[in-house]
Amino acid sequence: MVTIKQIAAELDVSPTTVSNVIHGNTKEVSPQTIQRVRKKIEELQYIPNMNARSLARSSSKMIGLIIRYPTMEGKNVVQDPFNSELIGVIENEVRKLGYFLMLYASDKADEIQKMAITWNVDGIISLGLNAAECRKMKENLKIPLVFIDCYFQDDDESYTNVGLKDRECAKRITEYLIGMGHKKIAFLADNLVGVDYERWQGYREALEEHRIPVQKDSFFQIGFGTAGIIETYDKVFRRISEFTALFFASDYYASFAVNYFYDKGIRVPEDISVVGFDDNIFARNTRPRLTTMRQNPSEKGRTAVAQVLRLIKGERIPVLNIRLDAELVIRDSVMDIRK
Amino acid sequence: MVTIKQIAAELDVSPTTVSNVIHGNTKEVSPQTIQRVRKKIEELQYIPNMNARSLARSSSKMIGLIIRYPTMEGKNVVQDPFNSELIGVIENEVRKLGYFLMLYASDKADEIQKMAITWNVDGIISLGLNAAECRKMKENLKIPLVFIDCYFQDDDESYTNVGLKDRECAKRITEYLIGMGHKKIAFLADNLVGVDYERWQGYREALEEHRIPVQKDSFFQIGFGTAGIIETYDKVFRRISEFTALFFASDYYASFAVNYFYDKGIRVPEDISVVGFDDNIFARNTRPRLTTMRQNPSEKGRTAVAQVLRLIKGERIPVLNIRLDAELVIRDSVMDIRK
DNA sequence: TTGAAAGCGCTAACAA
DNA sequence: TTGTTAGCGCTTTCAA
Repeated sequence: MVTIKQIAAELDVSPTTVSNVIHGNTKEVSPQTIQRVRKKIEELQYIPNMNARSLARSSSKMIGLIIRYPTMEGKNVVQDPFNSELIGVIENEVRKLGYFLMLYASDKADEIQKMAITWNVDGIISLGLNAAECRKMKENLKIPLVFIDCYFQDDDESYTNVGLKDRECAKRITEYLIGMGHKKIAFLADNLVGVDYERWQGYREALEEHRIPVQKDSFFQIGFGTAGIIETYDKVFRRISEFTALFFASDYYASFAVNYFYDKGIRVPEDISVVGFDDNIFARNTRPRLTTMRQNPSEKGRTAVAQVLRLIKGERIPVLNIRLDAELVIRDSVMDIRK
Repeated sequence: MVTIKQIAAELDVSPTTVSNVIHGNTKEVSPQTIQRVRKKIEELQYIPNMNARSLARSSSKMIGLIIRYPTMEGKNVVQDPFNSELIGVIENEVRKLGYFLMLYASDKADEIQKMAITWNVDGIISLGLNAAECRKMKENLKIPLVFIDCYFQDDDESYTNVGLKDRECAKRITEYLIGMGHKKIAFLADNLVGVDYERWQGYREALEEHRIPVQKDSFFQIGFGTAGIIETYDKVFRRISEFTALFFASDYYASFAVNYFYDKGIRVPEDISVVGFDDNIFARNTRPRLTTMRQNPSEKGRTAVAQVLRLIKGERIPVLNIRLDAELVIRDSVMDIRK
C-alpha cells in the first residue's frame, strides 16, 4: 500500500505538500513541486486510504442508503421493480459525484443510527420507511437526511423528501375512469398509510367532485403474500357485479388481478376495467396492457441524491418537499362504457 | 461522540482495558471491571468508530458487492428480479454476520480495485460480471473474492464461484420438451457466453442424445432493448411453422414472447410451446403460466456470503466452484404433441 | 512556498 | 490483571 508519507519521502518533500497537491490546494505550492508530486502519484499508483481520511476529517464520503427490503425468503416476494431501479440509479449518481454507497436494510431507527455514527456517513437516503420510522431517524440523527416517498402527518415541512403527487395523480386517473363512464369503482391497496393513503384520497376526491358517493365497502385491503392476495381477490370476485372498474394502488396488484380474472374466465376490460399505478414492467408485461400512471423512479433517485448533496454542502434547499409528477398512460385495460 | 478514551477516563481504567472488554478478551480482565465497563458502555451509548478501527487493524468489516447494474436510464430496463432478490439477500446475510455492505456498480477492474483498496474491504462478491472481468479482478486483488454465476474458460478452478448447474438443468428441461414430443425446438438468448452458453450447450446435448439434429438456425440472438426483442421475435414469427417449441434462456424473454404471441393471435401452448428459465415473478405472472426451471436466488446469495466469510477467516474451502441445482416446474406453456 | 507536529479513535505489543 | 506507548494514514494548524 502506497502512502502519502512514502511519496513525500521519495520526493524529499513533506507529507503536507503532497496532501496539498492531492487536494488541489495548488496556490500554496509551486508549479514545479506540483508536477513532481503528480508524477509520483501516478507512478506509484497512489490510492488514498478512506479510513484514515475519514478519521482525520470528520466525514467519510459515504452515503447510506437505508431501505426496507424484503428480508424474509418466500414472503414479500414482491420484488418491486421500483425499488430495484431506484437502488441502481442512486448507486450510480452517488458514485458519479465521488461518493460511496453503503447499503443498509433496516427499519429500526437505533440500528440505522448506529450504522451512521459508526461509519461517519455524510448523509442518508431513506427508502420505503414509514413516517414514524422517518421521524425517529430525524430526531436521532444530526446528519443530512433525505426521504423518498414519505408522508408526514404533521405538516411540519422540515423534512427533506422526494415524493410524487400521489393524490393529484390518483385523482387524475380516477377522473379518467369517470370520464369513460365508470361510477362503480373499487380501490385496492395493501394498506392505507403513506403513499397509498394519498392515492386513496385522490380517488375519493375525484368521486366526490363528480357527486359519486364513495361507498365504504368499495375499498379492499389486499392481504399479505400470494395467499393473501388471492383471498382478497376472491372477495372481489364474489362482488364483481357491484363494480365496473378496479383501481389498484400499484401495477403489481393490478397485473396480478388481470391474471386472476383470466383464470376465472372474466375478461378485462370487457367484464371489468382495471387500472394500476407506477407503469413498471408489470404494466407492460400484462395482457391486456395496463392503463396506469407513469412515474419515473430514476428521476426520483437522481433528485434524492442531488438533495442530500446539497444538504451535505450546507446549501439551503429551496423546496424541502419535492413532489414529482406522473403521467396518465392509456392502454387496453379500461373500457368505455358510456352509451 | 463517545470514545473509548472517555469511557476509560470516567472509570479510571486504561483504554486497553475497555478495548479488551469490548472485544471479549475477557480472560484478561477481572469480572468486576468487565461489569463496570459494560455498564458504562451501555450508559454512554458507546458506538465504535469503524474508521478508526479499520485503520488500526487492517480490515474493515466491510464487504463489497460489485455488480453490473443497468445504469442507463430507459435502456436495460430488464429489472432483473434475480439481481434484485440477490442484493437483498446478500445485504441481509452480510449484516447478520456483523459486516457491512458497500454496493458498487462497475465492471472496470481498476475502479473496483481502487474501491477495494481505498476502503480496505475484507472481501468482495461479484455479480454479473463476465469471465474476463472476473479474471482481471482476481489478478489485481489480493483479497477474498467470490463470484456469482461466472464461467471461466480455462478450467483453472482456483476461482471461488457460486453458480448453477446450468448445462445440466437446461438439458433436463429440453429433455422434458422432447418427452412431450417436441423435436423442432429453437433456443433464444441475448448472447452465448457464460451462463447462457452453458444453457445452450445443455440444450444441444439433449437434442444430440436423442438423435435430433441441431440446426444452426434454430438459435436466435435476442436484440437489445424492447425494440431489439421485438425485432428478433418478428423473425421468429415469420418462421414459426418451423418450430413446435421455444426454449428461452430466461423467464423474462419467455414471458415477453408469450405476450408477443398473444398480440399476434398465436396461442401458447396450442400453436407453440414455450419454456423459460429461472422461475421468477415473470413465470408466474404470465398467462399461460410458464413451464420453467426454478432456481433459488436466495440460496445463491447466502452461499456466496458464506464463502467469502470462510475465505476471510482463512478457512480452506473444500469446493471452490459450487453449482446449485434447479428444479423443473411444469405449468401450462407446453403442449403434449405426442399422438 | 514548505515543513513540523499534533491529533482523529482505536489496537496491540509490551511492560508493570 | 492492568496500563503505557507507539502507530495505523491522513489532515491541518502554525511556524519557519
